[in-house]
Amino acid sequence: MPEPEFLRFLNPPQREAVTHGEGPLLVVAGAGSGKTRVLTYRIAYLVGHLGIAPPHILAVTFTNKAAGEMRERVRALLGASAAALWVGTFHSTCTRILRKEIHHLGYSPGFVIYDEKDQVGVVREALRRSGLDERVYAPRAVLWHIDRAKNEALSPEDLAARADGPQSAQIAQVYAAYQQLLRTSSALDFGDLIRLTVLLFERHPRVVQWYRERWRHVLVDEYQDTNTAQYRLIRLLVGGTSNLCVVGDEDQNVYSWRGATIRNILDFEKDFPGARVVKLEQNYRSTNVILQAAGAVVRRNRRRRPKALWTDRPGGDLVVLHEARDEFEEARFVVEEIRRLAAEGYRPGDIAIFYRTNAQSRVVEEQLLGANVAYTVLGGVRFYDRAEVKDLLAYLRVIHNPADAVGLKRIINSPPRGIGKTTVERAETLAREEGIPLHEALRRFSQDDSTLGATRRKVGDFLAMIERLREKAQDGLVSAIVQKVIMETGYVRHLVEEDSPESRSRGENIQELVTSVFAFEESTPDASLASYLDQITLVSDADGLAKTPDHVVLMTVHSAKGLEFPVVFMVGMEESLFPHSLSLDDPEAVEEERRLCYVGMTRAKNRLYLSRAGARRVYGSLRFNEPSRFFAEIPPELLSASSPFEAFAAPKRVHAARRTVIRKRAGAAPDRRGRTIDYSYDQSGEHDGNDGAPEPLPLESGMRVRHPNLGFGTVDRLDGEGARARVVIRFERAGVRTFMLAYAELEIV
DNA sequence: ACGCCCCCACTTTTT
DNA sequence: GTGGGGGCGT
Repeated sequence: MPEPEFLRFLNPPQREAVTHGEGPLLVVAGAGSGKTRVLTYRIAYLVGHLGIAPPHILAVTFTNKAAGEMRERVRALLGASAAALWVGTFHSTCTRILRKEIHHLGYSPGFVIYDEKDQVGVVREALRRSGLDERVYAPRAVLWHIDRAKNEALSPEDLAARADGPQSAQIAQVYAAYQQLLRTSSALDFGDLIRLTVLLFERHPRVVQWYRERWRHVLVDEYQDTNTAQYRLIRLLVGGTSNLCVVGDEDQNVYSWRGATIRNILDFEKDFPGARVVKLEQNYRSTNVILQAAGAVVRRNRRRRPKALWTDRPGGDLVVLHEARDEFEEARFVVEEIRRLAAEGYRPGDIAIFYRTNAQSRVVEEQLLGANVAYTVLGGVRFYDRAEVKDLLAYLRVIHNPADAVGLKRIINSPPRGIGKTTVERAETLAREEGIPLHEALRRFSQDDSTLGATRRKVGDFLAMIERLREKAQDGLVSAIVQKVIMETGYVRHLVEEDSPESRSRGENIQELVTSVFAFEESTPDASLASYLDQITLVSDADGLAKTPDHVVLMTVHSAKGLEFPVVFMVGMEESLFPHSLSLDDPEAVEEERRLCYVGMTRAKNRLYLSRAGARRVYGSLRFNEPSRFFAEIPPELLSASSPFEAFAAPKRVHAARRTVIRKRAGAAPDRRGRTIDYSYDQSGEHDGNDGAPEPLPLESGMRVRHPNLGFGTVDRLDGEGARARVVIRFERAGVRTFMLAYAELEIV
């Protein structure tokens, strides 16, 4: 067969990867080196040249966006036959497998998928059942341990066997109780989707055999982000043939907190003997300046293979460094630059603004709004996280799977129908004692004479309503079911009766949900309640973002991975923000921050701006962060400073600062959320509202103090005298100094 | 059972 | 600066 025409568009290493035949293949793909092109062309090559039928190919990605893009690009190469190809995320792929096979593990195929918030609720209940105090075992911390175990495909028993003390044994026990709860609820969490698929394949050789025969070639994108469970899954899937092609770049591993381990990519040749390794080092995206700057940063890391990324785009504009007084001026600078760029011919859609944490988007948004620049924010507060949306979705979940205890608890009294905490608690106790799902316990209440008449009736009515909806859902469209739910539950009626600005906005969100259901039905041929529920839990808001050429895009650096923009702004380049304060103590974590910085920088094609604010408000108190260490790692000749570097290195003057106590005061104006608070200054911390002059602050420079958020620090100086003095506190962590104005209550130690 | 209010923890990143 | 959970009073 003649070589396909499209190979002409590839450079030699790309071509080598694309035309590799059987056996393991690792493609080390530097940023912007055309890895998606290699993956898609390779699929086209397998199909068109090696005669592999599309159903025999599995391509796995991490995000739905990446999956969608790959499917699109393969379709462009192969046409209609591409439809038979299975391209999906790890989680969606496992969901589809489990929907078919999970009965082998004794679960119901109608399982629901719990998100992180649902998980916290389950951990709470598991703690209660284990007789542990939430205040000692923080639910989120326990969940972190459970998730970590799941990322390594460890069962509760495995974790118990590894326990090295009473506390870890307790956690293993909570994990067991947690798992029990999930099972009675017919629910799986994200970690289970992978872990149980691994378990299924390990325990049922005939099942895994079926999938091995089905998928004779497996391709994995972003291999550096795989965790141990995913690694084991891949091994099981490819079996002895090892027709496996993985693409990745250890410099872009930014998900180790989710269990991703660089080990998988670094040890690929050991894991899959005889593997061919191809390095893609030519970057087609960025100017040489940007590439050099980003490379200089990531080069500081120890755990990586040396790389020589190069581009034939010489020179380029210098990386712009901007030091602003505070976050407002920083945002204003960005907006002004965007305007200037417009004059140069850049469109808003060419421009992206990255930040480390979602909370940072707000200031930028305000400035963009003020300047009338259209923008889109990716991620952040998710639509599906809104209370009213979650309520309606919980109805759908319970209709689909009545055993779903988390969903049931959520909706049982929403809108209020007179079923209170006591009743739910009693039902939970009964459920635990009898080992039955919560809805079974409730059913007994509704039938049991020992239950109070009124409660019996209310619970009975509620269950009957769910049952009615369930019947209607059997053969209805999802949109019809949603509308039935809205009608039958009186959810919207309740909001209308409330008639507050808040309830109106909730009504709008519900309307939006209904609209999104219609959109889902239009775009999905086999739309069903189950597939809709899977979709919304497995798809993030960012995935659904339509391309909007006239909008500037705002997102975290994490969600920027895999994207590219002609112009990139990275804001908040400050110590303890980027690298983040939670990473400072751990050198490995700092290396991850550095990789994240590298990922952000290499998204830029033509222009890159890095900025920081000398002062910034964090949780309501003012902080002065030093410039990010990543600044200093960029060779100066690649930089153009748009403001004097020293100007804001340390606070010269600070504005207001006293010991602050927040108290409610009658008659104060309500805030946006309807709360009446009044900021009153009082150094005693006891009481305000008196008319006498406040006493002088009992502070001197050099004194050790404790701040509720930042921990121990030292009084750097006091500006001014008496109670009007401004107090600057210096905090130090892992060699990083943070200054802040003492706004919160300080304790002298 | 309900609603108001206080207090706390949260915010690093997401399938 | 914000959302949620728990406590308290009705």
